[in-house]
Amino acid sequence: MARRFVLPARTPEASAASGALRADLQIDYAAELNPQQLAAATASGGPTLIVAGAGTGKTRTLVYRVAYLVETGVEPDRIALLTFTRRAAREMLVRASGLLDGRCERVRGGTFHAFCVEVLRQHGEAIGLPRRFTILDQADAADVIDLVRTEKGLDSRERRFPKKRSLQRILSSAANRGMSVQEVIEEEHPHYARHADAIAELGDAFQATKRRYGLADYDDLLGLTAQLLATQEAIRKQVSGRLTHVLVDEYQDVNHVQADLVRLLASEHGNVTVVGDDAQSIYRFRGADVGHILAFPERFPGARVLKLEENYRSTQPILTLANHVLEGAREKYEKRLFTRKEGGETPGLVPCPDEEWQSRFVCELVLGTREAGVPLARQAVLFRASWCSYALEAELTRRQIPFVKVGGLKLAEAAHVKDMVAHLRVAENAADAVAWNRALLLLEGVGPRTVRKVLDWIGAQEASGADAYGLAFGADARYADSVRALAALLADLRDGRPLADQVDRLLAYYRPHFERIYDDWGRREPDLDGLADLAARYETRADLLESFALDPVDLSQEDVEGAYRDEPPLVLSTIHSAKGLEFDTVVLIDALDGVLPNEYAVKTQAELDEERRLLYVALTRAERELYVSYPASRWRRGSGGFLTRVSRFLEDTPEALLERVALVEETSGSALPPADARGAIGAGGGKGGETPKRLGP
DNA sequence: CGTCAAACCCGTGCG
DNA sequence: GGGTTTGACG
Repeated sequence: MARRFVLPARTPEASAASGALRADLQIDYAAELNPQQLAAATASGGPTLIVAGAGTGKTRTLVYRVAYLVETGVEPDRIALLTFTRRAAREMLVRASGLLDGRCERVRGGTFHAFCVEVLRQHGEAIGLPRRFTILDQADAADVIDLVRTEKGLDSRERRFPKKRSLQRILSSAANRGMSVQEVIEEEHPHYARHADAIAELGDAFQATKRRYGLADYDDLLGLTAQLLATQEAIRKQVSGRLTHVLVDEYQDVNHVQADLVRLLASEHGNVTVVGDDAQSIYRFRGADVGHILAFPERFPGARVLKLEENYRSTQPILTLANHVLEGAREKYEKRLFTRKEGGETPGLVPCPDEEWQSRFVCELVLGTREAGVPLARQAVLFRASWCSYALEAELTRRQIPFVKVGGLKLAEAAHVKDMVAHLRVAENAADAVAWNRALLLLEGVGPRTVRKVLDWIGAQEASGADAYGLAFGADARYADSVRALAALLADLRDGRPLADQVDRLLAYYRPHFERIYDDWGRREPDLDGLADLAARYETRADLLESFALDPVDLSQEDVEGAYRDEPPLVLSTIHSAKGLEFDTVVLIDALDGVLPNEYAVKTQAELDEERRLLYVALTRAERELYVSYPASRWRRGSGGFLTRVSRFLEDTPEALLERVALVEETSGSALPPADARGAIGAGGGKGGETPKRLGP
């Protein structure tokens, strides 16, 4: 290749590492890794930051690092590998085991949240958290906030007081960023400024309520662990001292609390390796701060900074486009991605007259690519928001093209599943007021007022050490029977029968309520079976509940997979959920200004930069073929307008980097707008250019 | 107090 | 299209 690549100077560690590798190692690291990867995988102790561009073998390097540590004598269970998804952790440990041996399975790998739960179950009592605390998801947390708000009488007094969902966001944001509620409101929700003090007060009451009922939301899992380690010297020494190495994946997405946790966990040994790519930081909305990866060298003095720059995933045209998109954003760690892959098609930009055309285009492209030998599962359709794919899903279903959607509604978030789970939670933790609330409201004749009475009664029972499950309070004749039935159910759930039987018993109890409450219960029914199937995989109720909170299953997955077991399905995914994945062929749909960037994320430069990085992440998922499509107009819900412009991040892209592709309909043969479009796409194999793309009616 | 239906309001991403 | 709030009624 004529292109000139500038490789960074070799760091002392790199040459030292390659020169000093022990001869007795099973794995030939130098042969299997490039020099940059080798330096990263075999770096000695101390703080290390690996800046790894998209597709540069970041996971591979981390896997080899795990294997290297184990092979050079580090006890596997004294290595913590922290990730953001369970999938990532599992995948790495399985691969490391394949590389070396089963010892790698004993590495403590998991999400930050899962790791924290473990610590809290063991040591949480030191800060007043009961061993059997219940984990709240976002909606649960919002319910608790609502409960507190009602108690404080903040709802009726003021008209424009934020609703529970907004309150939950604000309080969560404050917790994750290590800011005060007032600061968060000032920065992100200035229109609530007058309520700032009331909201802060509500936040304190929220914390108190969670502690009183033995509840912990996602933020608490991290926050309480950090608090525990920061305030209980002996426990910090014990937890950190148990470890000799801490490895963190996707470090660009850590929030304030997680960065703190990493520091605390490494405090006793200082061996902390973090891997990340500041260009792929896309979780600002949940408190992630790219500043942590940028400030790593200052936060951990003496830190090594290593870079991975050779991309093994994509062809050069795809990388060129991705790099072009990124140029508009600030990027602190200079790195230039390059590939040795030769050739490759220029990515295509596909304007479609409307959404329906877009769906047809995607279906045809996918089928054509499959004809050319690329399995459906190696192809992906990506989008900014979950709702973007609704029309496409309908078309795929109509044509019986199997697909899975990643990153949509979770099974655990569906109202009817929450109903079921509430009963299990009550059985597990008598103090779980949110679950009681949900279970009791199902009963006919019971409303918020009655729930309040029952909760008070339960509180009194608990305080006096009496049985809280008997529900022997002065039950009104209107609902006495149903309360008795509930008490009977709870007694059965608690009598120690196998989990699967508990769920059967619960289903029998719930069914009449289910059919009464939801007029569309037929459509919801498969989810209950899904829950029963899931339950069959766990030993205990506690395991099921914990997994439910920490590893939410996608709602649609079960039935779709079952229906098309013969062929692994096409992947539909939000860009967020696609991070870390790669596909032969990628189509990004709905690349409209207003969708990407989202119209509500254009106010500040920081928001806009993140949207740009999101596009970058989407583009760099593709190995060989890449298309970006958008409908010429898309109805915008709510304020009644149309989105018509292509994403601002793409609009001035030179044709050489992103080639216009015209859709041509077979019957008429006439090109659709824009009239000046030059190319036409070829179906499979990406050889296209000559043959107009044919779309069946 | 509770229920039901109609009006209302949405910011999307996730453990 | 779904969850939440409101207002009329039992």
